[in-house]
Amino acid sequence: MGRAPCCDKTAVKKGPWSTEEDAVLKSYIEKHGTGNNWISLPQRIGIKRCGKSCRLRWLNYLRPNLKHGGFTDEEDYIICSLYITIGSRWSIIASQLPGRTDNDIKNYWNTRLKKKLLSKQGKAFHQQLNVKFERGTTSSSSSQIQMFHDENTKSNQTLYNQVVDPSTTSFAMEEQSMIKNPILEPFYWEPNNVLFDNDHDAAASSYHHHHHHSSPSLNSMSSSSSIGTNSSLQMSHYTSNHNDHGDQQDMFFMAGFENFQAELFDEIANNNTEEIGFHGTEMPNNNYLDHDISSFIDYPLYDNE
DNA sequence: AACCGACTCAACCGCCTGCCT
DNA sequence: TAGGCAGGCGGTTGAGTCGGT
Repeated sequence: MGRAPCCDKTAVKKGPWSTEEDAVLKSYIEKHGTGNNWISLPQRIGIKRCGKSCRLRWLNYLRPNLKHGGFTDEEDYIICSLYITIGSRWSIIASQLPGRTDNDIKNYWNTRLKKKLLSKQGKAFHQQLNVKFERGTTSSSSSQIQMFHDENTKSNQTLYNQVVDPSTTSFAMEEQSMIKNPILEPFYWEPNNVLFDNDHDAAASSYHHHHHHSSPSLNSMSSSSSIGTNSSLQMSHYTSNHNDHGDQQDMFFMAGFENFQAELFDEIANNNTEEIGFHGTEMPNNNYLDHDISSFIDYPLYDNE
């Protein structure tokens, strides 16, 4: 049983690419293209690599106009906004960031940006809420977080405004619209078909039928434990009474944002804070929920230091 | 200088989907 | 219509690097 491998794994080289291999692959593709067949490409150019490996090397490293590292605040902003909205669909997010690869963005999110957000949210959570919690079991933490959530809608709105309101950032209007249009439109223009059903499988299935050129993996998304991966599915709770596209867009984003934020808090409440960047902060490891905390107010997404 | 843990990121793995026959 | 194949994708891994002790 099991799936047949795409190539003879014993006959191909694995691991880091040499400069010679890079040169051969790059030069061939620049002259001849991929020939629409990655699997046979290694044979054609005489390197002992899996076709998929060639494809990845080209897409993530060799192709022209790629940027590596040094993500700007604007790029952070786009990544966060889209992640909140559509979850870990890295290829779609990458398509909004010229020169960036899905792999780069995924790595950046997992290693830095998520921690950055968690850290900020955690600090704000600690400093600015006035709901006094007794630290309970792990299972009760979520309901405590939910309590906090229910009582702080206004505060959520403040944070939401920071994310979606261009006037609060240096982000240009046209770039804002770049975020909103291509990705979100399907959800607005087909409201009767997409994500209006609380049955998540049906919603996901509907998404597949109508948007198969986007990411194919909403089903796997919904079973993932990653932060925010169910965000899009939350739309069903918010859009039913909104016919105006702008309202739907905002409510959709808001729903995703709230879900994202809830999961951030959940991580903060349940995880070892050492893991998420609270080193040296004022947050105690074991009893931080016992502190007086005021309402969750304005808190910048970025360090501009 | 040596050790060690944390971090980064290139690369791999395996699943899903669409296309072709 | 079913099955096989290749492309595309997201999750994960592990070697290399960095920074602290």
